[in-house]
Amino acid sequence: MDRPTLPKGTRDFGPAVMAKRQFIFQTIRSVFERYGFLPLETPAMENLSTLTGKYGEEGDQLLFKVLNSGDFLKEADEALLSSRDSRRLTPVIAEKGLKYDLTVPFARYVVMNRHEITFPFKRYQIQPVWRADRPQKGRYREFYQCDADVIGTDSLVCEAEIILMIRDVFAKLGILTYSIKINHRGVLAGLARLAGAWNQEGALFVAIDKLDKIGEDGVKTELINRGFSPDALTDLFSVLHAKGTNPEKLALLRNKLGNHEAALASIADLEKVFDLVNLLGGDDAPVELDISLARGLSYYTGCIFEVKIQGVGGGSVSGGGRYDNLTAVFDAKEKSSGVGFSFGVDRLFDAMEELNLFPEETQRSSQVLVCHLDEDCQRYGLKVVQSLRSQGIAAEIYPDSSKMKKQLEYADKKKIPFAAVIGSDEMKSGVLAVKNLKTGEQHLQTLEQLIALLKPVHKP
RNA sequence: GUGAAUGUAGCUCAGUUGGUUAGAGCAUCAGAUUGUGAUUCUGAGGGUCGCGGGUUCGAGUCCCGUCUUUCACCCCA
Repeated sequence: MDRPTLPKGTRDFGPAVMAKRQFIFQTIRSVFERYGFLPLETPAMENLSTLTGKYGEEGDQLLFKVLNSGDFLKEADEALLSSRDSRRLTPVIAEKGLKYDLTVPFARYVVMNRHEITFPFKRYQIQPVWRADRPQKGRYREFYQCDADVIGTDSLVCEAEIILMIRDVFAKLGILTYSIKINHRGVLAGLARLAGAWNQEGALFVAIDKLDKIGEDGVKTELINRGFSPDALTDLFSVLHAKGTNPEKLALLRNKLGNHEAALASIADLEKVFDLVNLLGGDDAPVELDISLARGLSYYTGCIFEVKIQGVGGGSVSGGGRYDNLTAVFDAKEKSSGVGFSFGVDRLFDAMEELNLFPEETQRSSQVLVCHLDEDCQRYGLKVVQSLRSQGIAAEIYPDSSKMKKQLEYADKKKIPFAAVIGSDEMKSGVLAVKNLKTGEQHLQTLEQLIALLKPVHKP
């Protein structure tokens, strides 16, 4: 019999890892809720027709398809079957697929429930998504996204609040060295015009997005190979070279792209976003206007963001942007503008592990272990542990009558900070021998004193 | 999807031109210590060498296939 294995790119999460993951989930959830977002969950599976065509050709390839139930080949067309054309056969035998992100199912939900929804609708969603990508560091086939989107308004306050939420989350997680990059599709459109991109916008954006990776020469070579003229590229790079503060970059953009209406409007958008971030947050650090930022799904139409943590590998940990036409894909009458972003929990986890940022408390199963020397002491201890629990203190009692050494080792391994030892002396006197496992100090304390010591302090 | 590496104990890794019974550290368990962990000492358990096939008198070592993980491309959280 073969030993069981996991499908490629999927993982189990044991208790120690889960404690850390929960810390990230709870941090993100609390920030989302503080900004007035409400939770939503959608199914793991969607109809394939809901998913296909929303992520570009590459994305369609990365969708996991779910085979129809029953004897689906019986119904299938004979000629199609013998053609062995997977591309044409798939829609016939697989009508469902695992969701690829949370934004498209959200748009589907909005279109299906528009009469019950109060707009602007702010929802957050924390669920796994699946991509049939080849796994690498920081790239999994099943991973969690934490999305927050606002739909039904084109106000740039939403963009600004997204930036503030990212700052709040990172501050709470203890991540200090990171950058939030921002750009605008209108700016990219202006660049495309400058470069004479005609119908090659996609190729242009893919190339300039690699600027910090392959450098100016690399980008130029790639674009010339794709038929761009060297002269046009000189103009393009005069803009891409923009350095300095965000206002300085904006001034340069205005100067270089000023004759392009869409670009001008997008520059004004970016200015407004920076203005709002400064107003709401005091300053705009660590937001950086990055004119070469061109990532993001095909449906973004306005501002786009990407967040990277410095000094760690594994790609961006968050990204998002504004989309004007996403709901229209499901219903042409539906033309609401939306903006949202997503945290990649698995990448945040990897980065925090690498930077050693998880607080030790995440590994604590409880605050105190009640230890005992015999069965009578355990019976006495059972009442003690219930009293502690009733006071909101996470407490546990060692379930077997084992040697003290074993009980304390158990507390040590589970990172429980205190042990309350009960023997015949303690039962007689009514006090507990409370041992601090970190310092090794031990004092006799009443139950009330122990409760006062461990009672959870009110968190701000 | 294209190209390339990797895999030996729970973990990190040794293992000679192919040669007898595959090793170490850490971890685990037991004892030294029948009311005290994390420090010390003693001992013990733990391996289909990723899996399958081939070459050979003989394979952890060489060859082929496969899976896993990783890296680059593509794309992305």
